[in-house]
Amino acid sequence: MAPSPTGLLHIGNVRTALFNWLYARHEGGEFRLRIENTDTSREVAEAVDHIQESLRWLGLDWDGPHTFQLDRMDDCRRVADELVAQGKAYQDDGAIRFRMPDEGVTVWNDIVRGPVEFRNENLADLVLVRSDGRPTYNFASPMEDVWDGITHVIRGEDHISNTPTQINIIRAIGAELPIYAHVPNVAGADGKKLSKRHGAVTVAEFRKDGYLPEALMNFLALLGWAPDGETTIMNRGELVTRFDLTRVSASPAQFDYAKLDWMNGVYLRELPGEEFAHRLLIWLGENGYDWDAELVTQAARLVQEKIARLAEFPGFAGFLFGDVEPEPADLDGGAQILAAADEALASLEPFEAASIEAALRDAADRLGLKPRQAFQPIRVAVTGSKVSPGLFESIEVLGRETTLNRLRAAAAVAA
RNA sequence: GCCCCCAUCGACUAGCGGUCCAGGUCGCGGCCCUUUCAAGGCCGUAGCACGGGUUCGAAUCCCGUUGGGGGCACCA
Repeated sequence: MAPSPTGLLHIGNVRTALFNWLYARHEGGEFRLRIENTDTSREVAEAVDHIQESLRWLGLDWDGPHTFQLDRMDDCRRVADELVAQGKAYQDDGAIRFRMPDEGVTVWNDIVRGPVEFRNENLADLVLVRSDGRPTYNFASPMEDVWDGITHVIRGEDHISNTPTQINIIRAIGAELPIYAHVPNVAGADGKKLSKRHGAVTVAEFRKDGYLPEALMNFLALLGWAPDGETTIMNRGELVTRFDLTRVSASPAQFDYAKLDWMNGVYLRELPGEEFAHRLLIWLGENGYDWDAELVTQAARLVQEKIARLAEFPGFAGFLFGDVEPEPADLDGGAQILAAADEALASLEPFEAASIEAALRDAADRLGLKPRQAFQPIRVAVTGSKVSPGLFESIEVLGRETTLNRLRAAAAVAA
């Protein structure tokens, strides 16, 4: 993986990185991280740390230390000088340009696209070294591939037109060519390049939105690849064992946020209860919520089946952690049932979901109310919302005192 | 403008010449379940871009058209 340190890690780059990682892990090879920082003017100070932090969170571990392209500046210059000496490159306004062949074709057998061919007459003489002495990306990149013994270059299709140029450089220095695989781009719902206006695009944003890295990996793996026509849910291990680069599609895929949400929900629900609570705690901590861990753990089990992203937790369970302000209109004139509920729960023992349910159903019966009519005002009174986790479990966790207070406060407004 | 790539339901895809009047998943619609919302179960909706070939036979192979995307920097 060879990101340039210009900002946060983009999800499209993550998809390409994932294919590299899956291929390397499947084949027992190495996955390398190279920071392509030859354009110092665009470099952002924090970017390298952000990129590594994001990769770690995603579980995309790389082999060996990460390298910086700029560290090979001197080596690149030396090669450029040799090429000039050999007549394969020439001085031009203080820069050094590579002399591309102007007849014939440059062809390579791309793993995902098959043979790709460019006429050499269409290849421009590439600037190898800028007039300020820094090598350019299209020179440094193939050189590093050679020096690092890169066997497979798996990158986005936006690099297709760079490939013939890079191949000619590698040939000129007499080194062996790597195998190339150009994977399709990831687009937004409009078919255009995935960007901010489509939704979350950086790893940091997906993390903040409460997606699980394993769900994100599963979803991304399916953008341009499928093991068969049936399987959609695959954990990391399954992805590694089943991944096959030759099955990667050549056509671009659109990023479907709705499907990601569904898949994240699947992963959330599959988590063991304690693990789900643990993930919630971590997410809450990362996002500035200082909520009681014990209460979060109790609340977790009430919402696990109901949310698709961790970020939905505060909206669903917030009533357990702070005061509520029910809309009087939502109480739906339920003064009677609220009073009845108050009475039914005031000295109920034990104060548990099952007994609470029995008591409230009994109260509803006596008022001749259908469950739906009776429980909705109580729900609004107690949780402050028309949508909530299971009412009886919620009341149990909330506790008698708070429940009764909210019931009374609401009864006063409803009347 | 030039170069390159791509083309199956709205989306992600399976399909690699007959087993496809095209299968799975998301979404969407309906029904069931139900204390709300979800989840779950069942049913349904919807597609091989178009035109020529090749072949006994094409979603699958070839050519063209159209459409979409990417690239044309002393950016990466």
